[in-house]
Amino acid sequence: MGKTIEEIASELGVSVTTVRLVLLGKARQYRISKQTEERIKNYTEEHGYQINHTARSLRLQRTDSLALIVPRLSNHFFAALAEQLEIRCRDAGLQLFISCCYDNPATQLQLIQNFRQRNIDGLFVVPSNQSIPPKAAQLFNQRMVLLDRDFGFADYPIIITDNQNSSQQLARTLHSHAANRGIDPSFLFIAGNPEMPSIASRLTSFQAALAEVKLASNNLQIRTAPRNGFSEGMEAMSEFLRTNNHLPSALVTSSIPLFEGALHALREHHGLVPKDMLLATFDDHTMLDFLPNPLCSVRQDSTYMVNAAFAEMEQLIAGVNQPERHIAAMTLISRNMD
Amino acid sequence: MGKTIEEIASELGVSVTTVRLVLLGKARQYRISKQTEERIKNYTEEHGYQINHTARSLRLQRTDSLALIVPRLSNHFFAALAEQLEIRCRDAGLQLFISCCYDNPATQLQLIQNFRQRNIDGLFVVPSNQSIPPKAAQLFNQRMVLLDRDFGFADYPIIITDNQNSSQQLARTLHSHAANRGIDPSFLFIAGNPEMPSIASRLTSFQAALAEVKLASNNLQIRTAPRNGFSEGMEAMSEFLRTNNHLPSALVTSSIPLFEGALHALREHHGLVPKDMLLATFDDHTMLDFLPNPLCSVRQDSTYMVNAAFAEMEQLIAGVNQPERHIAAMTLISRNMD
DNA sequence: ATGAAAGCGCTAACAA
DNA sequence: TTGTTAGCGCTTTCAT
Repeated sequence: MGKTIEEIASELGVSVTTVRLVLLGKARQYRISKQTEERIKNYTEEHGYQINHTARSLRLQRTDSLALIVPRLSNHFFAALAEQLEIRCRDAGLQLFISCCYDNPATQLQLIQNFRQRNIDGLFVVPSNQSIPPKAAQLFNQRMVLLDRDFGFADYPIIITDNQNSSQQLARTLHSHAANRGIDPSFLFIAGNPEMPSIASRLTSFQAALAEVKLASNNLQIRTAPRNGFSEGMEAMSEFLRTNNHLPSALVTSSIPLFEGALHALREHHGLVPKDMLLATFDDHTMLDFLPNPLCSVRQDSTYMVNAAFAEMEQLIAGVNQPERHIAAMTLISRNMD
Repeated sequence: MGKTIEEIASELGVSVTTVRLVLLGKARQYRISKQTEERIKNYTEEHGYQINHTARSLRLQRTDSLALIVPRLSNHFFAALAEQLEIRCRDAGLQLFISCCYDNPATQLQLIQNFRQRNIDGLFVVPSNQSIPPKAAQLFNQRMVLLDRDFGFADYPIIITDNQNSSQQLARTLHSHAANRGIDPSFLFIAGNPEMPSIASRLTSFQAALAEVKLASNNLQIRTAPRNGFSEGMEAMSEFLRTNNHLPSALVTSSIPLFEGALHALREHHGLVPKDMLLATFDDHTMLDFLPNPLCSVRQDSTYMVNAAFAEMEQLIAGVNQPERHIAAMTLISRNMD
């Protein structure tokens, strides 16, 4: 297809160095004669030249590309994160490769090996369990940045969100909303996979905050699920409705897909979502606007995460190895709350 | 980092061919002695071996990787498409590289050149204008499959959705819903960038279907926007509210982000979304469940698209060049319609 | 049953 | 001011 430097050189009867120098715009610097420069420029303008990045990579032992592994792109938060990180990388002249592992550790490990074999310079990863980070770090010679889930490694750079604080704030907000209306509050908290540190943190902090305001513990019911998906939300809510006579005054979910599923089940079994039922979920989405209910959501700061993650990666690539831990603040968003 | 075949060979005092044969599991076939086979296997089990894909690619003139360029990943339809296509590629042993171009032709062209330089084997692309396909096809030696937008090229394989049919169906459904209730229907259609063939097709087919049922043309108001985004939806709706005294009985948008924006503006300027206002949008999303209104959405069949696109790519890679045009059916989804 | 060597296209060090 | 060459790690052909 495209001509190689060698081909151009031989066709013009000059050396590869000369062609290279012109192509790199260093003709002046190395005092290539105006005439040869012109000839080469004319040639490439006519025939085009596309550098062969594969050959370059092999020679330089560097591919100028990074990879990101997220659970799913159909989760809006991760899609937004991926989109922003890709832009950040592109602006720095790096290619970002994006892949989904569906929170399957085997798939994730396979992806990591694959990226390693393709000589990716560095890896951003949302680990699907605690065995992943050390393996990935070794394969990538420490050029790895962890995202979103803190399995307790201090040796690797990591960017997480402040689930603890925001969850406590959320609990207090919901509790006082009920109190202000003279309602005896009862909560249903549906949590996705509690083995994920982010989910566990959301759940335990929520419990702790309610304990602080002396909520009777039987006024908080908890359902956990193996995943943060739509069907798990449906299932959890259906189970609750089967085994309880009264609806909770407030519903809280640890992710949007769970929230969607829970409301879907509620509507199916119960005809509708009661207008005054207090709703809350982690993560935010424009479409939450569609609900008439009082509603609290917690927005993650993906921009902060992307910037911090990329900065850490730059450090690692530059050879600096001082892993830092970044905690992104979260924002409580209220809708129809008074 | 990882050992090379050469290193392994020299450390064990055998030739690269021998090592390779064992690594490829062809030891038997080429009658490598059990003993050498064992030694090599032991060695690689202990030290690990990761093939250098860059070197392999350079030698084979093939990277076993494909690329997909979509407008945005934060658009759920494209995120789902990307996710599914990635799985399809992975299952076939290919790596899929996913990138967003924000419907900016310059960005898209840059991405295409970048992928070309990285020797990607083939390209899936949602073209952002009519100048892209021929350029991309040339750079990728015809190994290109177009998605979602039909700019009228017959020479390239393309997978689109049946906007025409579904839009007509949608128009008839909305019209008869109003008729059944004895309402004199008035429509507001907000269309994103009508230079995109998919959008244009949705709009013109909708108009045509209403003309067929003899709707007075002043009962259909049309607003077009430069993009399919949230803010464009807001802007279009705000403008409508400023210049009209009455709300339309039905609102139709050509994409979900427009829909979100339009409802947001409606709520801001008008306090709420009237309960009986008939809503409709192209593309579907679980969260549309949240709305109490009668609502029609049109779901695209991303699975069909992915399968057709991948099959076409396989053909191209196999050297067959018989570009086909695939049209995916769409499904009308009704909520609260009676 | 195993080895040697060329070459993919590029970069960088050295030569002239 | 320009040219020559080694080598990145792999695959493949041809020799033993």
